[in-house]
Amino acid sequence: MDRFVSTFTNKIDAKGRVSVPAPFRAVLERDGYAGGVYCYPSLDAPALDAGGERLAQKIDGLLSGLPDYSDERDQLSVALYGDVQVLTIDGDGRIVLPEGLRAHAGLDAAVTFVGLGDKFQMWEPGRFEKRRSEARSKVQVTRKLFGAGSRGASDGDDGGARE
Amino acid sequence: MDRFVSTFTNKIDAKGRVSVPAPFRAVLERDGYAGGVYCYPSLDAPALDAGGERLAQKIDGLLSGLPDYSDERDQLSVALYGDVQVLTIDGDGRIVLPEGLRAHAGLDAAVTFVGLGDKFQMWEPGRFEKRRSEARSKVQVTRKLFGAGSRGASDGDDGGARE
DNA sequence: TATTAATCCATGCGATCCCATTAATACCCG
DNA sequence: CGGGTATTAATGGGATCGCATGGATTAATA
Repeated sequence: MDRFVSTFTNKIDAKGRVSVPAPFRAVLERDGYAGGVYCYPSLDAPALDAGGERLAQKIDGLLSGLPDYSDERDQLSVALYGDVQVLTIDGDGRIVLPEGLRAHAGLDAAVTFVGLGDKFQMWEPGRFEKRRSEARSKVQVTRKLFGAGSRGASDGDDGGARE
Repeated sequence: MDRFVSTFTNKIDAKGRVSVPAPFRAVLERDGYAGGVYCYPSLDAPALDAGGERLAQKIDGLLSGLPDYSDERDQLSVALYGDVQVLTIDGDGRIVLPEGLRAHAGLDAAVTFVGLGDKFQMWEPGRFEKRRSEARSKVQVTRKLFGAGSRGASDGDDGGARE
C-alpha cells in the first residue's frame, strides 16, 4: 500500500517525542524517504500537515502553476514553504515536534495521526474528534450531491439499512 | 463469481478475531487483494462497510475530482480516509476488528457478514435480524406499489445464513 | 561545565503467526 | 445406495514478534 490511511493516536513523552505510526513510516519509505518528514501548519485547521517526497513535489506543482515573481506566487510560497519544517525520524521511529508547530495544533499530551491519502495530519485528539464528526455529517450531504454519481449499483443507499 | 452475496454469521473470539467467510475471501482475491480489507463505519447504519481494491478506488475516485489543498477536499478526506481502517487477513482468513469500529456497529460476540455486491457489511446479528425484517416488510409494500407482484415468489427465507 | 538534543537500550502490551481441534461437506469405493 | 474417508472452513489456544513507550547514555552546543 502506498497511501496514508486510517487514524492512530500516540503519546508525546516528556522529551516531546512521538512515535510515527508504523504503517505511516512504511508509506514514507516507499515514497522515497529522504531522511525527513515535511511538516507545516495546516492552512485551514488547527492541525499539522505532513508527508514525504510526494507531498513536497505536490507543493512544487502548485507553485509552478503560477507565474514567477507574481504577488500570488510569493504569498503562496511563503505560506507553503515558510513554515515547513523537516522532521527527522530517529532510530525508533519517533519525531520531535518543535514548539511552534505544537502551538499551532494545540498539541499537548498526545497526537492523533490521520491518514489523508498522500499526506497525513496531526491533531490534538480532542479537537480531531470534533472535526471528525463534522466532516462525517458533511459527507452525508456531499454524498447526496454526488447522487447517482459513479457506478449506480449499490451506491444510492448502503443496502437500505436504516434503523 | 466476483460479487459479495449472501449472509454468514461468525463468532468473535477472545482476541477480537473473526473469520471472514470463505466465499468473501475468494471475492477479495479476485478483486486484486492487496494485503488488506478496507473497512469503515457505514454512514447511515450501525454497521461496517468493507471491501477490497475496487472499493478503495471508488473512494479515490470521489476525491480525485476535488482540487488539492481545498478545504472541501480536506474535510472529505478526513471522513473518507480518516475513518478507513485497513484490516489484514491472517493466514487463517481472520481479521481483527479495532475497538472503534466494533463500537460503531455494536459488535460483541458475533458478526453477520452481508454481501452487497461490490462491498459487504458487518452487523451485530441481532440488529441485522431486525433490519432484515423491516426491509422485508418494506419490500412487501413496494411490491404492492408495483402491482406486479408475482406473489409468494421467494418468500420463505432469503437463505444464506449458515449454521 | 551546564544544558539540550540525539542515540541507544530495556520493557510491556498487543498484534501476528502457527498449530491443534472440531465440524460440515464433497468424494470415493464397496 | 450406504459407509467411510479426504478436504475445507471455523474456532481456540500457545508462542512469537513488532511496536509504542520510558528511561539511560552519549554527543553536541553554549
